[in-house]
Amino acid sequence: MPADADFSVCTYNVNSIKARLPNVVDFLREAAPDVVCLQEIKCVDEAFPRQEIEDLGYNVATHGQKSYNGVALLSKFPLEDVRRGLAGEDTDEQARYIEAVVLTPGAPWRVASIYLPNGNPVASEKFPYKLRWMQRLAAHAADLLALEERLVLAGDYNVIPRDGDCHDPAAWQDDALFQPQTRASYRTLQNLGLVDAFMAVDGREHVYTFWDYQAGAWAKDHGIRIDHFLLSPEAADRLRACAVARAARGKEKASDHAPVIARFAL
DNA sequence: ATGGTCGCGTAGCGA
Repeated sequence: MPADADFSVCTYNVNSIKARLPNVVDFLREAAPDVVCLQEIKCVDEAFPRQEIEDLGYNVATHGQKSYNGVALLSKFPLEDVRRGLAGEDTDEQARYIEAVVLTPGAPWRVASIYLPNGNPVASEKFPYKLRWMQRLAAHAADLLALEERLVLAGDYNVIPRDGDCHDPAAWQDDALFQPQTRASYRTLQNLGLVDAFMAVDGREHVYTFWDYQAGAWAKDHGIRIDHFLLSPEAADRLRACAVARAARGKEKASDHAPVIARFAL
């Protein structure tokens, strides 16, 4: 293995894998990330286009459900110890978390694909569910950090961390993604020792990962940054870059999210 | 502009 060998992890909310398969195949051919964390596959495991993805050289692990949510991991390296779902709420049937160990030629990397609840409207039961889910994620993350592994928690967090992570803060004031409790919960994750990859190597304001389909948001670059990587210190020490693959959002039949790619030294 | 646009599944919800 060369001394400067690269390991790339991508997070991509595809908003239905069935509707997005041509776009996803094109992206995988062009960007060829080593690991991809998918969110909102919106299908059961049996309906996932496994063969088409495997034909591109990926191993596939899915945690799907009918019509909504659903997450998956794609990896050019073998996957082991696949875990589905988060502990802490036995009645929760929403498929929003999958984790596995990626067996690279170097040390193993533990990678999770996360689809954190949206939480809107704030006055509904959906918002406390979001906050409880964030607490459950924090509890699990604390357990994982104790392993002192190279850990990447990647996904659609549905959190706008700073005012500068959206075009118009006033427009998001009443939104669950922008609430002080939501942001505080995201900071709590970081305070465990997790590092936000984008903030570690870039940190510019007005770099977005999601643009609504409505009202010409993409054309006007009225977006929000809600797709994040949280890294253990062991992973953060190896981080080289974190960038939004904006071109994918400009294509025909695009998802409303762009992929985000983090690059590490292996 | 209390709309606008997608994807689910085929009415109306979720985002």
